[in-house]
Amino acid sequence: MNKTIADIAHMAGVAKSTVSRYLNGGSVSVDTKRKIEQVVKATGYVPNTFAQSLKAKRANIIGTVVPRLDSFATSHTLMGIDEELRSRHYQMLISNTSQDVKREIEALYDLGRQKISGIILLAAQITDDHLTAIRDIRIPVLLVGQQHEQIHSLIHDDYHAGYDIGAYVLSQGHREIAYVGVTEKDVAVGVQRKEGFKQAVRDALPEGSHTDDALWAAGYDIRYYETGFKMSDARIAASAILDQFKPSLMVCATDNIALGVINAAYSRGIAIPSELSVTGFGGYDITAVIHPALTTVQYPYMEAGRVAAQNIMRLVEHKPVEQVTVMNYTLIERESVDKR
Amino acid sequence: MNKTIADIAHMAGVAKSTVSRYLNGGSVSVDTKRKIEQVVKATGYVPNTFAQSLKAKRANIIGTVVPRLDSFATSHTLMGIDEELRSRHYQMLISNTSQDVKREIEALYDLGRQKISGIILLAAQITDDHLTAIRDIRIPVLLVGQQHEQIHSLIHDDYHAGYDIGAYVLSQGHREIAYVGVTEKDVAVGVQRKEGFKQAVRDALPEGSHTDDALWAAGYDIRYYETGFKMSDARIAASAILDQFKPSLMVCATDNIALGVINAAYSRGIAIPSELSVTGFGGYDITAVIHPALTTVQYPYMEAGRVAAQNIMRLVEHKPVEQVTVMNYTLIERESVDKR
DNA sequence: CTGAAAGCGCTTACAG
DNA sequence: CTGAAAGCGCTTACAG
Repeated sequence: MNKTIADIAHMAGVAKSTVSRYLNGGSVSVDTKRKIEQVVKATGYVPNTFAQSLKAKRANIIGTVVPRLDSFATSHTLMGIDEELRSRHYQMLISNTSQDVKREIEALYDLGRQKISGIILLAAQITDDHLTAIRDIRIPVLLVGQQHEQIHSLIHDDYHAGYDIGAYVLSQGHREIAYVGVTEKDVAVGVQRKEGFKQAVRDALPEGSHTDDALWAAGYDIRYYETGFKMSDARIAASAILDQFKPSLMVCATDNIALGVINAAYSRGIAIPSELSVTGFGGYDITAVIHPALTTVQYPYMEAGRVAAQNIMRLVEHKPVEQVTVMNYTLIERESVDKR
Repeated sequence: MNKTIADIAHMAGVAKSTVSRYLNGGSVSVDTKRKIEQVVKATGYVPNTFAQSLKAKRANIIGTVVPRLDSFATSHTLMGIDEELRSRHYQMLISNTSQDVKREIEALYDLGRQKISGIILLAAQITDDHLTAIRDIRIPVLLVGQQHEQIHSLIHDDYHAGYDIGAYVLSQGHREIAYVGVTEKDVAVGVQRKEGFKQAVRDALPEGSHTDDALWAAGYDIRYYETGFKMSDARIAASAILDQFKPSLMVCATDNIALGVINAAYSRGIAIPSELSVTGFGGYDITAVIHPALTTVQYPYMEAGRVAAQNIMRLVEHKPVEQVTVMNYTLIERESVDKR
């Protein structure tokens, strides 16, 4: 049913190679150009992409491997990638792994055999299996959201964001603080944000007084907890924390966790921010609309996606790319933190 | 660098066709099977998908065209589609159009030339251009979220959901109601939900008393408004409404609109639900976590995605599919509606 | 069970 | 500028 280049050539009375040249902007006389143009328009001919890719050995496609689709961070990063890729006539292929590490590895191999040009990987952690897969498939890979010495990476500045949040809440007079974090397996979210925060605490004290005892003597009571990424997990965790500790503020490692904490507080009749202040990380849309609006760190996910796309394109074209690109962030002071 | 089937054949001392047969489960003697198996394993050979697809004329890919990525409805529908497709060894290709109708048409043609097996289209409205494109590309298309006589469709039961919301809020004693809807160009969200609601109002009155005057005489004051899909638009619209009308309840055509309304109410110091009740449509995760939790209609987006995938597969296989599949919904009574 | 050959629809040197 | 031919890496009748 569908016309092939041979049909077009025949109908226009020229050779296939001439049609191909016309299609790809090679030199063709005005006359033949016109003839072919007519036939192409009349038949609505479009080249078969498989045949094209079979010749090219590589398709104009960038694959993305994402742990989930229903996340503000992921969807906005994808939108940025898509936008940038589209402007370069590349396509974005999304492979969702539902937070299953095995499927991440599979996805890598899967994309590998599809001869795509490059891969953008949004992963929470990099295992040896990831490294092996990346080596095996011989396709440029850019890691987004995490940093790894062996892979080109693009990250948000989690450490300094954590530091700024810490410095800010301390400046507001908070001394009894629960830090609600996540697993340290996720270095960006679980380690960097927390370490930045800790450093801010240290810097708030005179040198040499960083021991637990010294902190305590200075009136600080800062405790660290761990929960999952889901709001429901955070709600339960927050409730458990509040059973044993009455902090004036909870620093949450993600906006989702903050949302869970706020919900737990409401359920217990704890007013925010007057009785309990809360902060997040992320800058999800919803955090601006809830009441009270959440004080948080806003990451430029969409912009990160654009830059990621630019970087992977450079990698594909064998142009130099910085080993690690660091994005900016913005501390957004809203209503969820009270002065003490 | 990458091995081809010819390499494998050569290394195993057999013909290409035999290797192909081995790969595709054709009849091969145990002996040759073992030989080929060894070589394949040793070389890590994987067939070139382009060459395969070039022969097959069609790839095991289902394309999806979505208006946006950062929406609960879209992402959950996609997750359902992906899950189902994966179990059938099909791949999902996502084309995001950023709510640009022109790009929807382009995406259709784009997917058409990629020889994918089928397309799942999430569109707010179907224009003649859509119809033309769908006819031109000669690939099965399933419409999700909207209904169209000329296209196989899968919809949520917006009309009855609207009816149930209407019946429910009336049963709670509300008589002064602002219905905050969206453009009627979006038939599912803009028309069906509203019409269902209107019918519930009619059914609450004795027959024959459906005129505006009769409504008024019976103590009802129901006004209809229109806004956009974004929370920020809804917030502004809600504020404007509240300037001129003090309803006891606002029925919002989507959860996002409800979120905007709630935000506007807070800004004006209006307590929810005691001073103003609110309802939504959708059942987004966040509506359960905010305070007060939102009374809304929950649509099974993920399940809808799964069914959509099943239907498009049947279409691809030329099996019969109902012209329109209707999904269920659940009215979730939470805290945002007060009794009057 | 196995192999040689043709063909899927393109593109790309190579001649002319 | 234009065409004939080879080749990209598979699969699939067709013989044997």
